[in-house]
Amino acid sequence: MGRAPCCDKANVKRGPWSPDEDATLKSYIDQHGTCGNWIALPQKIGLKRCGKSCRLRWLNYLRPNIKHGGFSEEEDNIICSLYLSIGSRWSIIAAQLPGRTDNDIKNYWNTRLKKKLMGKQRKEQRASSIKHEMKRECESFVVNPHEAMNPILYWPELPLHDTYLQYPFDVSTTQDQPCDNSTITFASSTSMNSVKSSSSTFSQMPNMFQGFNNYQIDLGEIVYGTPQQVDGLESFAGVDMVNLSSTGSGISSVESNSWGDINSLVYSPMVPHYEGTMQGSTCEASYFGLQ
DNA sequence: AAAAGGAGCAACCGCCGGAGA
DNA sequence: TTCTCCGGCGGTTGCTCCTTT
Repeated sequence: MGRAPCCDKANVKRGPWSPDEDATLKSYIDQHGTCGNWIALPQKIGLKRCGKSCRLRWLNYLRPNIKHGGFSEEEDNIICSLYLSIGSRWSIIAAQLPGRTDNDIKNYWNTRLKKKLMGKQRKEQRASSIKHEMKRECESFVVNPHEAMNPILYWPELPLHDTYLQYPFDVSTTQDQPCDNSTITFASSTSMNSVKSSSSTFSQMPNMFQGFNNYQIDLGEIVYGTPQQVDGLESFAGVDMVNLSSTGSGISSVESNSWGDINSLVYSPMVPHYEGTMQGSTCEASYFGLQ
């Protein structure tokens, strides 16, 4: 038995909002607030709309100080960084971008940022395969057992070998030997020459960001073609995540992410810790080595 | 100039979790 | 403690506009 619908679907208007409806809703909320009950609100003000629809309209368009479009590079960076660290939790990401709504960010990611990253990634992939081809020609008679077992992986389209990130295995060895967190390397499209971790902050975070610090550098390259550090986790670290809503529907949506394996890349090993630490008031401090 | 295809975006849907009775 | 209701969330859909052929 399913849940009862929140409104009588036969008697509510659907589709785009008219200026009149907008005005009605806005003027009422300006004067009285939402009165804490979106479901009852449309009847109160004579709108033939679902309460949820009113809420969405208000939050995404009528609310004061909403920005639309014109995302800055800094905002791109924040979105990318947060997406890589927490997945598609748009409300949390939106909370870091004043004036932006989760819907806007979600659309922006799906229609532009994702393609931007993938486009860049494809380019890098092509360049990389040429490099690879040349290397293979040079080494045509030498078989590298490690490479045979651990193909170079490209982000985000190609499947990622779980062991790259889920365990602290040193991929620079030919066997799956556990290694020190600070020495794990991660091969992405632009980091064939991945560097070792130099960030003490990251190295103090067991499991959560294994290999991710290198990845951050790669993201900067992917987005802007320069080896800059993305303004990501450092600022993320400063965020008061404790006060953010974390009542999303869990990670399932992330797991079903349509473009692939970014989750196996960074999200899945991190989430259990992230989720768990969201409960405590000092979670982010301990994670980011701030205590 | 018209048609087809693609991109962008607003809105809807259904699920989940928290609050309160 | 259980149940119900509502708000919030993320995924998806479908419409509109733009670009390409």
